[in-house]
Amino acid sequence: MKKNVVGALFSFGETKLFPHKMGVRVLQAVSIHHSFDLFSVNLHTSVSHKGRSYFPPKPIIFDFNSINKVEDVICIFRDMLRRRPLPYVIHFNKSLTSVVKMKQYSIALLLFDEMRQLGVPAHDYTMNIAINCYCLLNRVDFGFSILCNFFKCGIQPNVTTFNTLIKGLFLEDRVFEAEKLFKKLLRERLCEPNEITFLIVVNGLCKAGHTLTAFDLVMLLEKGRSKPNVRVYTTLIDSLCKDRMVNDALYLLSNMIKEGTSPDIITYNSMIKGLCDSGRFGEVKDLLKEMVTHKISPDLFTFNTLVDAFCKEGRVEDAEDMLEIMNQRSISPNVVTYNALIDGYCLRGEMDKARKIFHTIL
DNA sequence: TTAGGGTTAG
Repeated sequence: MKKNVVGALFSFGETKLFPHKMGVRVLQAVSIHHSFDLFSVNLHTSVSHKGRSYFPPKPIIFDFNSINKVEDVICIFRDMLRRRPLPYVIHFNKSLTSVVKMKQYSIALLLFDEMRQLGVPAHDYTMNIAINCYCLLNRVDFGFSILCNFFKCGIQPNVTTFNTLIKGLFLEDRVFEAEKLFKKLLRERLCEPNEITFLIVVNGLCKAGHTLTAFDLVMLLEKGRSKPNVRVYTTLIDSLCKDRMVNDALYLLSNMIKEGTSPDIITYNSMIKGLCDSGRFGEVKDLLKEMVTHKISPDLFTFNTLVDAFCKEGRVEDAEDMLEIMNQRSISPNVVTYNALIDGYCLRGEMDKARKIFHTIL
């Protein structure tokens, strides 16, 4: 891919690159008191490389998954930035990912900014994380600005970069632009799309109400080299069901099996929901039997769907039976189960029973 | 497992 071509392609004018700086002063308030014992550091031994003594970065063995406070990650991150030589970029990426998992996207972007200012070399994974943060903040245009930075740094964007940007466009309801970028990706071979690309596009189209366009795409994929996976089929089946095209969803379910893709619990849950919403309880029963033959057990989602459907039909006794089966299978009801039951009793005017369930939750 | 992914109520 040529830099000038893509530069022209993704030019979004004079966009400010770091809008997250504005109004965010959280980091400055965070205490930087943090001890080194958080790290498990190996001995810092010198090695010889091309006749010169070289001190490799101290390996940091740190489990960011065990940290649940963003302030702690920030402290570790800043400590890493102070180290010389700098730790490997993988550790910075891991810390940024942990901040993203805490949904602190603006903070992740501020840390990304600090990395750049302190001279941590640019890295494709890091920039993809930053693009994703902008997308999740509904600022995909700033994500495209980062894309321009890829080229400035001489780094090639990869399929994740484009997947993230396409998802970002869909998140902002910019369906036409998302489709355009996807098509450009294919036409100009900017990168090889993968199964996540197809899922993002199918999901984006479905959520935007373009289920039939997504259907056509899946049919096209079936004929090509990249077969749709179970998630793609499930997304489409779910959307067809929500659009009341239950027969088409059933067709797709049988088609995916014919094509060699096995449905999973989420596929069945989506289909069961669709049948329930259409009052086709007989077929729900058939599907539950089919699940048994495929060795797939109903889960909390399945039972919640059934409980809700029975309650809406005024069949609260059947819903209570579901709770009994759940109990036998050691599946604990959750707030969704109880809400559906309370709703069911309220619909029948049985307020005492509804109140009784409400008090069992408290 | 260093980045991007599909389901239940209201």
